[in-house]
Amino acid sequence: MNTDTLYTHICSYVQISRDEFELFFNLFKTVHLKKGDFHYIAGKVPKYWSFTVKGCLREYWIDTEGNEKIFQFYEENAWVGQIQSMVTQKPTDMNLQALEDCELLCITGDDMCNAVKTPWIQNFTMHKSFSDNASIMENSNRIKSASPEELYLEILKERPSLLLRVPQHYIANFLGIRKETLSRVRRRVAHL
Amino acid sequence: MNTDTLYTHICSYVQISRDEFELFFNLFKTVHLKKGDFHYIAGKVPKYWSFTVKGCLREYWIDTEGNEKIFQFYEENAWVGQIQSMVTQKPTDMNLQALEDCELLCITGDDMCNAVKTPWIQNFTMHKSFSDNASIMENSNRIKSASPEELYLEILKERPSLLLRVPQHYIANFLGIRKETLSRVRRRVAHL
DNA sequence: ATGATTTGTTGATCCAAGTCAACGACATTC
DNA sequence: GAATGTCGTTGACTTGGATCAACAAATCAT
Repeated sequence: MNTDTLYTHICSYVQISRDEFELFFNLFKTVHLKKGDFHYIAGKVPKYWSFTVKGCLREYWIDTEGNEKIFQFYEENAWVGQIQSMVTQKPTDMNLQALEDCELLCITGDDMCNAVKTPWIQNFTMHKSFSDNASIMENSNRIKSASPEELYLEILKERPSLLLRVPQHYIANFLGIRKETLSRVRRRVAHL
Repeated sequence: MNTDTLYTHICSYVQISRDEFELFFNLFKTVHLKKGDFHYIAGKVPKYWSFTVKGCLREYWIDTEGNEKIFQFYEENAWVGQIQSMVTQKPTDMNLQALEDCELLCITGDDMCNAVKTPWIQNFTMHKSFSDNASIMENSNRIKSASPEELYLEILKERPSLLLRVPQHYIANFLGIRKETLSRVRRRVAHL
């Protein structure tokens, strides 16, 4: 596995030397998931905080009526994990499932809790958390205000790769619309 | 102003002594807002990160069609501010407006950036950011899945005080429904 | 290959919420 | 206290997306 990707990724948040990075990197282990496997499930505290090296995953929860609701998709170079749950030791209500065979770099909750004592790691974590925050907010806003067609055009523009690798009914679920509706929206959009 | 509230609030995230707190507290200044005043507006970088001592505020953005969309209400003991915007110096797209006369404790972006060099403050900020994250996620999930009636019952249960101090059409806006719909939902719920 | 399962499309119908409009109850201002 | 503005309610009508159902196409398992 090429460590450059993760190093570059972290450097986009904080300036660190290769040596500092290596110390942190040594805490990670590689985990392989088969398509359909779960990395964590609702009702438990996730073991790891993980960086997606290869593959695609969906994170979803089950609503009060028992329906799956997809919260997010993750592709290469995305971090996955329920930090809040790991820190507080309260079970998460999210499930993370591989949509393809995946390769993840994983660090345990305990190791991470120790690692954040290192100033640059705490700094990285904090800044990453700020930016996650901002993007969840944006996403939440978008979904609140947009029509199905706007949502589809948005995802088509922002995350075109998703549409190529994720089954359409999952996309529809993520956008909060029915698969039939997405199908019709796609037809309409294609005819423009 | 009684400093106990803020001290207690911070202690719910990190254990610190009164003296450590006082050092941090000295960086804050009190700001009074009149009903209708803006604390920050879209297109600029907010000056402050602020703790609500007294009053109620709404945070909203303007969507592509020019409609106000309320993202959140803040009451006593809530933190308000666009940290990500202050850290990156990119303008926010949120507006924060006082719905009543308000009293806020404010710290400037610069002072905050310095303050996070203090370990406990960085730690506090990080943990707070984690928990914000979790609650934004939860809120986003709820709105994505619930019917108007469920949304209303939820807010009635979780934040009853809001319904007493915030005009109903703002509540409707926040829930992503029309004021007429909220009015009908309320009547229906009341008749049960 | 063959049958089973998953995935995506299309049509018909229904309904919850949006839209438009009118009105009454208050508050605020001059 | 008349005038103006804000706020909430109600009614009539419209509509976008959900729902139900059938089917076609692609994928998977054995």
